[in-house]
Amino acid sequence: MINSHPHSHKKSEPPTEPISKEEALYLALSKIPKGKVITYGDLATLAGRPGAARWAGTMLKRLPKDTTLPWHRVINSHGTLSLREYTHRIELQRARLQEEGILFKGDKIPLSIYRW
DNA sequence: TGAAGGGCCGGTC
DNA sequence: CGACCGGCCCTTC
Repeated sequence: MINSHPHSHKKSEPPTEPISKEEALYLALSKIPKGKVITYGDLATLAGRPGAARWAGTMLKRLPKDTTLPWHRVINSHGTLSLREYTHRIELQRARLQEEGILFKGDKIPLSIYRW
């Protein structure tokens, strides 16, 4: 079996395979404690992409509807929810957050208290 | 190839 | 507070 991999001259990978940015985001997301929230910007930074808040939002939007990841704990830097009003989705987010003990002050969540 | 538009953000007024 | 702006980064025509 000589030379069975003619293209195997690719550089060997480091022992600990670096996870992709997407995986880093999912990982960070999974760590947000119940009763806490994080902003899109902070989530992006944790995923290794400072300044890519919009990207974080895009990724969250693509999560399967039945994901177990706590997508509802991600809010914008104003402390409000970014989903479209009057949709099932935003109602679900609000309900889940309240279930976790978060108290809204009007339409916003005090980041000084609940920010992770 | 490029322009438009998103689950955004920080500064400024 | 609210509105606007420039910047950010990616996806979708």
